[in-house]
Amino acid sequence: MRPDTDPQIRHLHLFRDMAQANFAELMSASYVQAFPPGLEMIRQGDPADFLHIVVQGSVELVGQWAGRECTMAVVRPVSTFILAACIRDAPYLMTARTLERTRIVLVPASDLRAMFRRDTEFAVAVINELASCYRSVVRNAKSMKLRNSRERVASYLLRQSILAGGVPAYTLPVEKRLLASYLGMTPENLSRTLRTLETDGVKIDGARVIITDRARLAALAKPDKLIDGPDTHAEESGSGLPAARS
Amino acid sequence: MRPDTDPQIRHLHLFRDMAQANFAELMSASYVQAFPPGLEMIRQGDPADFLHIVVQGSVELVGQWAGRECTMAVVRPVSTFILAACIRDAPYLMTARTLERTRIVLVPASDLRAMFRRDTEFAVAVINELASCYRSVVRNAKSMKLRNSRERVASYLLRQSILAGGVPAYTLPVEKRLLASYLGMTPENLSRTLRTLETDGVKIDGARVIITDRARLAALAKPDKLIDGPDTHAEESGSGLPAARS
DNA sequence: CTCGAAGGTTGACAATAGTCAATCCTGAAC
DNA sequence: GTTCAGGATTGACTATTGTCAACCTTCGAG
Repeated sequence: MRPDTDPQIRHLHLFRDMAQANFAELMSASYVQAFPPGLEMIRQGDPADFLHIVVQGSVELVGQWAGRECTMAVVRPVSTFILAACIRDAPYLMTARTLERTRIVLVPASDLRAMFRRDTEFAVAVINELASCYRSVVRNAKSMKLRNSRERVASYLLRQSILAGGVPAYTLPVEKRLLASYLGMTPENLSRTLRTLETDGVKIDGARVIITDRARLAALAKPDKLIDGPDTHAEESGSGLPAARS
Repeated sequence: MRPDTDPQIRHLHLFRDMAQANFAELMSASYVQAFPPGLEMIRQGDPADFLHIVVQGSVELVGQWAGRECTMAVVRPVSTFILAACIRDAPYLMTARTLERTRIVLVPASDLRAMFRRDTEFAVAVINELASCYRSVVRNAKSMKLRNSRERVASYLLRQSILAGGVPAYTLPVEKRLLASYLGMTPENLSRTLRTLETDGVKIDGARVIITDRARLAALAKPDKLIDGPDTHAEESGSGLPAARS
């Protein structure tokens, strides 16, 4: 594969501790592929033949059932996705669709599975990665079950502010309809909820979020470390939405 | 620890492939503890010092937030729980509460973390276990986001029948209020939903479930392999509700 | 056998969330 | 600039789900 992406990939928690020779071997078995926007690169139910690493662009992971669908996560560079399916040699549980022009490094799942038997540091890294991903989804499930949509929106807005460095204003990193789907609600409901939240410490102007009364918003969002994080090295494993920038 | 529980534990996917000496070492560092019914043995947020293995009784894993709580899983013998927290050396994300008198084997998390660096087969087993757990939670999250409560109940009833061997009648393995919480709804709503489902192929008599028209129920539940399984060796990792028996 | 506690059920009502349709941006192509 | 397409918003309405209170079972303790 093209070596120019190697350094970024090498720095991922998943790969940084393994022997250089082993990393090089994995990379030499891999290849890069570019996809146009809006393309379904993976369909849920397909066999998991490759670990995917986003090196450019962004990918939406969606769950589908009975003609409905919901966004489970958005993956931004540089991070991996669908590691678990590769390891289990099982069908993908989610469909992956590019949001923009995207470059992906594809690592054959079989090489991956062989490698963690040979390289202990890699095995440990995989263990840590999976444990993080697991915890991340559990947090998500808790948020979905314990909070109503208004509380989820408030939590999201507050958390994005914190992720962006505690700034009082930032721009939403994804389209609202995608955010709505991620939060488990309809775009219409999100739109209305954002409006009503203006009495609770946030001002919304298009994609711009301005936190006018952090304490008031927090009283509603009730941020909780065990749901909203922070969790170490979870951000590079494609189990949430990308962070905002102020 | 008491050796009489060793054989059952040894047969778990997590432990069956490791070297006998290493298994013995882990067990010798562990100890058994018995808990009365209704006891909170773990509180969410506590540091994860021990991998827990249920050898007798049953344990409910619940998520809590803002005074609310929901059941995430029920763990029955013989299976492990909170592996991920132990590995990450991070706080538990869920509270664990005994449903009945329960015996637990406690394996020190530090020994666990040391062991998978020494025993490759154990490391591989941990990887597989975590990947399975991860996929299990993703399935759950999909069910919660894509289905309404009526569909979740129908899916649950149908799946239990399949897990019990495709039988037309079985007994619910848990109390209805617990089931309601697991399915993300109130007991009242579950009660009403069960009643209305009688026009769709299931008869409910107390804790007894009789499937009168499987096709009709399936048309509503729309069972999906990517949500409802089956998934290999997921049942022993405490990421769902126990299976029913006819 | 009686009693009492706890789970389960039911009814009435309120809150929450989804649907459908119309309209309003907004930004990219021409 | 103009046009057009797609996202976002709004209104009106419906469906779903939760809340509160009352009541009914069931089952075990005494």
